[in-house]
Amino acid sequence: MDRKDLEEKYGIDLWDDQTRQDFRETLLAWYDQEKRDLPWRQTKDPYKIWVSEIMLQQTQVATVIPYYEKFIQTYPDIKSLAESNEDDLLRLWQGLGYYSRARNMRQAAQQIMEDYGGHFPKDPKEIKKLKGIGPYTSGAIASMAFDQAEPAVDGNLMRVLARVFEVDLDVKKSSNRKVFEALTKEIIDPDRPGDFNQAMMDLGATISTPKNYNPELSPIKEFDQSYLNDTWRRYPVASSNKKAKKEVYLALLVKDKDGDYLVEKRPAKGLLANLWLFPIINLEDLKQASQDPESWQVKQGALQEVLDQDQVNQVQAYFKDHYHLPSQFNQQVQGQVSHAFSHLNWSIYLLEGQVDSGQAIPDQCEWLSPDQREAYAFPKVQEKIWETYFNPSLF
DNA sequence: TAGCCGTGGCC
DNA sequence: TGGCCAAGGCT
Repeated sequence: MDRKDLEEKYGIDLWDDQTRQDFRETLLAWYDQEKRDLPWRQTKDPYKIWVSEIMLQQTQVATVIPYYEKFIQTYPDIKSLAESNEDDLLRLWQGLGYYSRARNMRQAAQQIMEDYGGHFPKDPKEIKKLKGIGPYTSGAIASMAFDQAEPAVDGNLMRVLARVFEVDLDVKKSSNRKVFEALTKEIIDPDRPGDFNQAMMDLGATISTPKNYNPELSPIKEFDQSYLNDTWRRYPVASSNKKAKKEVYLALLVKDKDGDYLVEKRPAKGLLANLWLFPIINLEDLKQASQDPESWQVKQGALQEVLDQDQVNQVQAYFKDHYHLPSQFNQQVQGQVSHAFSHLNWSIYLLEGQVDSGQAIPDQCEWLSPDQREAYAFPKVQEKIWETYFNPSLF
């Protein structure tokens, strides 16, 4: 995609050389005055910039900072990350979300050790080959760590550009990103590409925000076509999100005679991969196996607080099937937990059960002593279940 | 391509 | 409360 495409196919009015120069100067002067003081802005170490960029994916700056500091202390360089233990790494990442980011980073660090002699690659095409690094992160590292004039197009940058150039493309549609990349290439400052990208992002994060945007406050308003034409309320064009699917689960809090609880390491792929969770049953699975699916009907958004003996028998049969342990579950439901993922809404009912000690358990399971919780990487939903279980008032 | 993949904050 | 949003990438 070139200038001609941008102008003819997408109706974007590009700037002449002088305007482009003026824009760079205005934007970077603002950035030099107002840029946020962030830990990863103290360095040009590609490793540290990489760590920060991965953590910042779909995650707010304030959330990232403490995780970043701890990460750099624990894994100060590529080699230490490549040699890390995945369970340790996930424990450090616990609570940050999108856990595949951590596992991909570890794999990428090993790639760098093997394929690049432990030196972070400089070529954007090589950078993008690393696991977990896409077009945005590749451009961010190339421009910030290696001063290459590469676009780093994230949500901020698309929003800013959509407003400045009145771009009528859906910024939620990933295929449109290439248009914003081409546009960025046209205006990026070749002398300060990393600062240019970060200035655009800072502008999007602090002034050209999704909500409560006031173009009067923008340092680049005189370059902003939608401000000059008073069309800024139309931009950016963004399609709406899909609704999260509702799912209902039973969480099984299975205690042995020593007071330990059964926890299970989740599969290596999919939701919360390789993290630890109490055994959970999707209510749909239980319904399908049941002679009386109606008994599991969730009425007015809630399961009954006391199960009948037949339902308990079904749970025990399911548990025997999947975990090969004879068990005794209580009829009383111990509490209810709601947890929202980006694409799922879970409603979880807590059911307590007992098994005899000393029996063999499946490979991916362990007995968890309540005082050893810090030894495992747990997702938030597990913490919520735990808290609710020990605080019955929350039901 | 579109669905999957977490969590917290905001209104 | 529910929907949107936050320095995206993988499949």
